[in-house]
Amino acid sequence: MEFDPAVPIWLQLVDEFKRRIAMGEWGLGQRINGVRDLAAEFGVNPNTVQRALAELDREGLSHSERTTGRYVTDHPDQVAHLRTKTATRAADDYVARAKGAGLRLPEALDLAEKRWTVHDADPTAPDSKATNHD
Amino acid sequence: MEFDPAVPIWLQLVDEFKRRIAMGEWGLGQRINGVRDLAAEFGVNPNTVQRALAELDREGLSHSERTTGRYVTDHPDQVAHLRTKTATRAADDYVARAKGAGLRLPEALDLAEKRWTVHDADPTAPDSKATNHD
Amino acid sequence: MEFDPAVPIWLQLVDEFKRRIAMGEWGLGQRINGVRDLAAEFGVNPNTVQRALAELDREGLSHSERTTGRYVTDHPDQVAHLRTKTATRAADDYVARAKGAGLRLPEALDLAEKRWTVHDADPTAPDSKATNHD
Amino acid sequence: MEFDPAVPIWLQLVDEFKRRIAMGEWGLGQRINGVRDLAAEFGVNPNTVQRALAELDREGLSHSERTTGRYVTDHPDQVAHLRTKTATRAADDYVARAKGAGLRLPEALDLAEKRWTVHDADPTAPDSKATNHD
DNA sequence: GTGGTCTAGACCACA
DNA sequence: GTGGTCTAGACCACA
Repeated sequence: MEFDPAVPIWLQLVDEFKRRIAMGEWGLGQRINGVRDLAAEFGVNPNTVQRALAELDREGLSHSERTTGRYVTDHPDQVAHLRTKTATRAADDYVARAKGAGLRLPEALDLAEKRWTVHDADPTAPDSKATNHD
Repeated sequence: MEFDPAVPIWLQLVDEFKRRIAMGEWGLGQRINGVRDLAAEFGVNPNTVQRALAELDREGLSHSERTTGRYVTDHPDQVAHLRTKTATRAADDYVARAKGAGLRLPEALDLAEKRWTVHDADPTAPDSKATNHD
Repeated sequence: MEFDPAVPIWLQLVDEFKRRIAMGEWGLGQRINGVRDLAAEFGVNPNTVQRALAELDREGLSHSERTTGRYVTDHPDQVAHLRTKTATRAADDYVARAKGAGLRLPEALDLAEKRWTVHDADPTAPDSKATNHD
Repeated sequence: MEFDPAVPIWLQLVDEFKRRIAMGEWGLGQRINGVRDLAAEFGVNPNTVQRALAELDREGLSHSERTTGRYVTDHPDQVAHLRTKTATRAADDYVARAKGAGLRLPEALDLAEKRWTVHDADPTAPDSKATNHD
């Protein structure tokens, strides 16, 4: 995974971890790899991972059993809530930015559909967060 | 205008200025208010405005005439390009995040439409950048 | 019994055992259930129970007879002392925190009385250790 | 200020900062000393102070203006809420512990009153957090 | 100057 | 082994 140098790594980790939970890659109640393992996986300092996981805990998406490890929440509602919240925020951002670019609703929906298929074809390319100018 | 404390102010100004150009609030070839005026309008340091305007210049959306002031570009293509670029990026972001939340295309389009009408009703509320937690 | 994940379990067990002795649930000279039984009752590791009981021994509130088991002290003074010490400490903590919140004595007493009746009605709810944020 | 080795320093800092806000030592809207200054004052690492202040921010009791410094909230309601919350929690803790020691309401109130005056005479002595045993 | 991030590394209690 | 804390110190953008 590549990090956007303009955004704190721990925040990007939070997003990535949430994505994994939302997608079920980290299942309900499942054990999360140790801080040191995750740090190795992402090539960052364990402290940075720790900070991201603390945020997950704080939002109720995980909890740590001090000696056995950390676990994804086993409340399906929490995960459902995460999905809705994430999607709604993304939609709100899109709406605001599309309107700011002068789009009307039909145009905005057409564009989203078009980019969806582009993303299907090549999911890696267009992560606009990384390139801020041009 | 409210600024998100987590994002550099000058960047938020760039976005706002681009929005004004895209929306035609700042028309083609029109003179842009002086740095001090804009600084007063936004309640920020003139240096910060200066930096944002320099970025605008750099992207060819404005140019500064040393004696008479700074003007919006008079090339309609520039503005058209700005709109497309902005909208496409917004759409790409939305697609990535919606997929990350487990949405399928029809759900993503439905949600965008729903939030569009919500935003029509109350354009101030849901700027997701501002409220980072919960 | 619920454990506060932020506090070592053995310490919470010590508090619980002391409470039982202070309340007379574990009577003077009475035999205490074996480590394995208690571990099962609380759903924790026997080592953890062992550590808590050792602390009880150390404070003279219990003593272990190698062959027959562990017994609550049969000195009424020990238990009386435990009660006083516990209550005084609790009061001192309350005083310090109430003053830190800007309360005066009458307000502090009123509040304690009010919360006492609330706790009478629902003894489970407000264990402030458990809910650390907000 | 002395730190209890059994409790994370950053948490004790949070409590101390909240106390200062609740007592008005740090007034509404007032600037808070820089992270480095506070670190020197408490003899801890700036990172530790930073962590405590981030928690204050998160609870809406302060906010940081990235370049000019950090300020106490200027909403009196926030501070009032802090006071109530702190006091109620303290009372709930006291009630639970007093009951656990076998006290009845009148005894609990008498004791609190007695310790209040003791604390008035010597506010430094009886911080029970520091001495966990005996 | 300010707040904020990140790392390397030591250290701790707990189980 | 686990999560968690703390430090020293470097570094960054912003204003």
